[in-house]
Amino acid sequence: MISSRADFLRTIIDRGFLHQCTDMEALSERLASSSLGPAGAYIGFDATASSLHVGSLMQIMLLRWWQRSGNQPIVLMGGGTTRIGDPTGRDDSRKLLSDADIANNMEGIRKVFANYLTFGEGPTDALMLNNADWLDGLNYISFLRDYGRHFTINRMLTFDSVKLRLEREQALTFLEFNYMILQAYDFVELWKRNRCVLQMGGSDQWGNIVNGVELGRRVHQAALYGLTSPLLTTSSGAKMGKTASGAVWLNAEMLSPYDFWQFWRNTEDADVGRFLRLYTELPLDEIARLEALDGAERNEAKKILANAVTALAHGAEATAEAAETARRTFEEGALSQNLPSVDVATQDLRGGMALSSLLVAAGLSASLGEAKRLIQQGGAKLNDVVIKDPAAKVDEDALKDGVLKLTAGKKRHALVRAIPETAL
RNA sequence: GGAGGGGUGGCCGAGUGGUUAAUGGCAGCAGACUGUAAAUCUGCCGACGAGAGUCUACGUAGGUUCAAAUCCUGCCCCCUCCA
Repeated sequence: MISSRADFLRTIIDRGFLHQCTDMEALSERLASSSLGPAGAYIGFDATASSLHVGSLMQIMLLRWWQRSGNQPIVLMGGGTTRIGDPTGRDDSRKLLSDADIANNMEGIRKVFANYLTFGEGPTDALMLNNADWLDGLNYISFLRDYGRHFTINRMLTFDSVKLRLEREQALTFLEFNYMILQAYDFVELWKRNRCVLQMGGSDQWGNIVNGVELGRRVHQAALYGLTSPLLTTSSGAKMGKTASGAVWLNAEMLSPYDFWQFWRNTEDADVGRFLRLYTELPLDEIARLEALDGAERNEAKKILANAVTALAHGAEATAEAAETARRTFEEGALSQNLPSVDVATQDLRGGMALSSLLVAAGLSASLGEAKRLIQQGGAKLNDVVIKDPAAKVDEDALKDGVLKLTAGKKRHALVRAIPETAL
């Protein structure tokens, strides 16, 4: 368990968060210094969607460990920089978002962080800032004179984000070219305002981060540090956080706690240990024990992983519910009232409703054709009984206590509730 | 401003008048095997329709033709070279 600020580095190294650091020793000393007090560290998040997904979870956990070690985490919303668009790792310019979209997205992201960090006024309470607060009001000429002169085009051209674009002969607009300067400026601004000395981020942010560190030193002789986490993929090479059905979102409005729990429960064997270290706060010796489990026993480790990660994102209650729903559904084959459900008018069932339509209504198939295919291939179940007739009808006899269960494939389940017409 | 190349299904990428809802790969879905894992094998993979079939689709708008993703024209967008 973390006991002091200096333990932060040890912890994140042991748990696999560290990829690169600008100056480990100096940072370590700064953290160990008792006279300097808590330090600030920030990670920037662009407001390109109304929630964050699992891809950002490593960053969020970094801030959480930072706070737990007695330091102050700063979440920097890119209200200003989102209006530019980070060219890092992209071949094309990002679509420009409207100010209203950005504001709306920031609101959603704010909710996510409330689950992971403690916000407030105290010295180690988390802050959420918006770089639009200082970027929007910048005076072009004075900014160029004060900061622009510290950047050489020669050097900027050597950064991957720029170099790769140019090498591939893809256009890079002047607008995007400025992104790294503004991100560097953010860091300096946060240092001035909030004694922030560390910027963290994914390894693709290394160039942007180093720029900030250097700018701070040149302009203010500030001792700033940068630290990046490795780019994470699953063992089969897939990018973290994206699945067939889309991104694995961190807020419940965009992905139910049950589906979130299922995502972690379905982790590949080879990833379990790594994920436990990164996405949960279980002690390392406990993780080592779980990781050693073989064969089917490893499923126990996956459940523990799912429970721990879901508890952080959605709370203990939602987690218990999701776990119980999964247990009843998968281990007992029983009907659980907490599966994702859709309402259908009892009226409509009375005359018999096509099974294929129900599958579509329940979100288990994208179209009627797909639903029929599913049925023909033997992948559709009604109340746990395989139905192979694509023209099958379902009527009220299928209801048990007003509910029937649909299954697509082995893992996707949904409930259909019959609701009397009058109640709709 | 001039010359040339290009825009095809979620992505990559063939096709250059009919047998083309459009080869192939990736992704995805289902089945088998399993442990709600991975790997492998098999099948599926535009929408609607019980089906025959109908509709929509190859940047966009028109045209030629019995018939167009394929030919012609205008327009939009991207790239390369020249000035």
